Amino acid sequence: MQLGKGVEWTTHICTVLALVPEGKGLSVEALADFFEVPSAYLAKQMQLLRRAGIVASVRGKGGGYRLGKTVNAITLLDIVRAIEGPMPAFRCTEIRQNGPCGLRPKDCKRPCEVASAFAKAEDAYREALAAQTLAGIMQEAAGNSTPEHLMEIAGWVQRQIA
Amino acid sequence: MQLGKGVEWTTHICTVLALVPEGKGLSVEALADFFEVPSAYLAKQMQLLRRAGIVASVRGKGGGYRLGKTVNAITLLDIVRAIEGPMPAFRCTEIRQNGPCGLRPKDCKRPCEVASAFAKAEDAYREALAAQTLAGIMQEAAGNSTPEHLMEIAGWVQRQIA
DNA sequence: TTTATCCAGATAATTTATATCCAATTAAGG
DNA sequence: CCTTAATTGGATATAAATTATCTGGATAAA
Repeated sequence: MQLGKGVEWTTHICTVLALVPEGKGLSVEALADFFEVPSAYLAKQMQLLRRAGIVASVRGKGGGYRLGKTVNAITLLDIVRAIEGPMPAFRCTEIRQNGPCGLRPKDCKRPCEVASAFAKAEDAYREALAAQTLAGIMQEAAGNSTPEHLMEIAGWVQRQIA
Repeated sequence: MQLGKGVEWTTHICTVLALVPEGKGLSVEALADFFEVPSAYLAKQMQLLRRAGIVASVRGKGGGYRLGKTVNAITLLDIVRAIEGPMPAFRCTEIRQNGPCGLRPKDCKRPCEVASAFAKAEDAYREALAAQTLAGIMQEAAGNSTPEHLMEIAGWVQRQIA
């Protein structure tokens, strides 16, 4: 049970895109360089973010990616769902209907109790993900960082969009 | 991000093993038949449960599996950890240390804020899993079932251990 | 010694990760 | 106005890792 690398990458990348001024964008190539990740795979993840509306893109020369919503409106749940899809982690195959003592479909109106129990836990997970915004994470990170480092990043962004 | 089939299978199987009387056991073959799942793969999952102490095994003719703890002492977290391993779903590769603005290791004493945020959500997930015992799930299931079906299962178990 | 069982390692299928290629789009320069 | 360069968009191929399945050996009772 693992989340793909894209979840880590794109979360960090959103914190950088948050620094991009209105009307500008950062290319996949630049973002891949910033974190030293393979640009081809990152490009695919960025498209997933775009389809979810988390980022917006501009094609052609001078184009690139920027955030599609405010940092307050982007949660970790948004990112995970965009990258990993909406599918729940626990897959119920209704094995209660199998075998010599299997239930008949008509007796299975209520959801399987095992599946329900796992669904409850996943609800708690999703709720905890939804409670954390990009804004909150960035604030936390800024508090633990030095002014020099923050300036360093801001400077890099400025150079990219020049 | 998915849980393996073994999680579903073994959770259901634990609810059956709970009906096995002291000193007796059910074979992997019997359990595989009961739920119509491949016995070879189930055998591997059962070994993971055994290593975690959730079930106990007896080898040789007449052997088999029984629960290794009481139904109150077995939680969904125990099962998930036994089958899926203790590894967290989010994998932090410390990409904050990469690239032109990467932090130096000495400036990374505090955990990465992105990783911490995901860890918080996973804590909520684990907590929710730990809150659900096999006893609770079985009680719920029994309440939604018919006396006939419960007797049917009890009868099947009796025949297997005879 | 035979039979039923668990156990451990090899194999196959699926998913995830990565790379490659080309079309569509936009900006800038001649 | 046309060409060129830089970019996203999308499909497809390849490699690595994970999950699922099988085969054969170890163990213990009858």
